[in-house]
Amino acid sequence: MLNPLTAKLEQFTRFDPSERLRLDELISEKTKHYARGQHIISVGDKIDEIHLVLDGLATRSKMLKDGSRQLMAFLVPGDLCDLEVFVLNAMDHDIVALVETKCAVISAADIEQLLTESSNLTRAFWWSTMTDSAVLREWIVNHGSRDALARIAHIVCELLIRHRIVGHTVDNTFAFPMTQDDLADATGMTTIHLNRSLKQLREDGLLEWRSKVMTVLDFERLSRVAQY
Amino acid sequence: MLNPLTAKLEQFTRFDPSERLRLDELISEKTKHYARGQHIISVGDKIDEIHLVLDGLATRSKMLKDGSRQLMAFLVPGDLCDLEVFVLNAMDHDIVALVETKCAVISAADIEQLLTESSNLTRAFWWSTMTDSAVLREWIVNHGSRDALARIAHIVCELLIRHRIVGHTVDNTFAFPMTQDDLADATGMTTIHLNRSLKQLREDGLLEWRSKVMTVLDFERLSRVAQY
DNA sequence: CGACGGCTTGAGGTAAGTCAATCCACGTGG
DNA sequence: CCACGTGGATTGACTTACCTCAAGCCGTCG
Repeated sequence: MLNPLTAKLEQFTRFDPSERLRLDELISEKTKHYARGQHIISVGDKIDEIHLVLDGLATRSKMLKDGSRQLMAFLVPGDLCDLEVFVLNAMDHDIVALVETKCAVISAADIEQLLTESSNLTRAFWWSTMTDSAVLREWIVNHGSRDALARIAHIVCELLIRHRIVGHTVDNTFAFPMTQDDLADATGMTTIHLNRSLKQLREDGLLEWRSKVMTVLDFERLSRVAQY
Repeated sequence: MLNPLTAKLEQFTRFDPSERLRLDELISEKTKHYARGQHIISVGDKIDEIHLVLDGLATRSKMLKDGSRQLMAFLVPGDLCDLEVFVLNAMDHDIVALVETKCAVISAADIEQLLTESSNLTRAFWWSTMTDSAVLREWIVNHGSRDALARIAHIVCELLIRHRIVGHTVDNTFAFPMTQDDLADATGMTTIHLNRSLKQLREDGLLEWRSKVMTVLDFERLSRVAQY
């Protein structure tokens, strides 16, 4: 069983045993637990450690002055939270645990070391940030051009695939532990409208979401609704 | 007068004369002109050259099956179009010239060379992709949490600042050569609604947009409307 | 048991979309 | 120099997706 970071990066490249070992060491050195709602990183933080989600679910989010909140990404096992602190002065958004979440904490020095010693790994990290950008662009399309049903369907499809990549699915069932409020803030709609739209997806036999577990009943049709 | 790439990257770091020279060479070797509407890069393209906007205006965009179009970013002078081709197999979106646009074309090999010879430049490029991601996140907030007036105001503020950085503003006036259709596709609303909202911003004395030139009349208030 | 957080439903309001004209600036050809 | 065509901007009338306010429900935990 691969660790989630290796599983994710091996989508892009193949590592030799020494590199795998290196990655395993890196993420097992120090871990940290966050309670639901706890900030892993806050706006303005200047940090010299990198966080990697090992277990649980976190989100990149921004609070607006009017009190509303917008989620901009979900962080699932295998995702790096804050590679940007290498080059940016301070964090421009929050990273918050949506459920009990376990992170590996890696010192910036260790990452730097790793990047200088293996260009293969450097490439893999670069690839990772590029795919993150691709997901951000997809969210823009989602919010700008799709209606409520499609937006929800799209996020469900995205998370299904991302969980599958790191081996966290059984058939089309996977952990979906966020609240409807969280999902509403992610899709940019009210909880109420989200709830009604979810009901429709349920009644159409596309998915099932009970006790923090999501089951995609008909991926074919769901992805069509999502224009995935 | 700095070239726009150097001007942009020097926001983050300072280059020594040899590095500046290197950048100047890089972008003057080969240039290419694109007509309005022409694709600089298309979905699925696998290329081994990097494009840098020198003059004009381009956009990252996706066409959806239903014929609608979503813009995901604007590319102004100094912006790299396609660093991702280094690590991604193929482009997942189009890059289209919105007006007559001039690009520098740099071979991937030259970039690789540059990156190995200067870690300062490597950092600067990395910083550039990170700030691009930050803008993408801001667009998500824009589309998810702000109404029409705020979305428009926000994009105007963003482009004002970005033009200012590369020295392409006079007071608060800068080139804004896109059509209302383009801006509507960027903000995720209909041209009609965009038009009416623009009218309101105009009548409120916040901006003026005539013959492809934008003037921000009251940045203070405009940025307040935009929650910038 | 009561309190609480999260989910669900109803009724009514509003921002934004649709469809359809009209207008205006411009470039082109007769 | 005018007639015309074209693409973009503007406006009107009507529809709709989504929001707001408000209440009720349901499971869980102290």
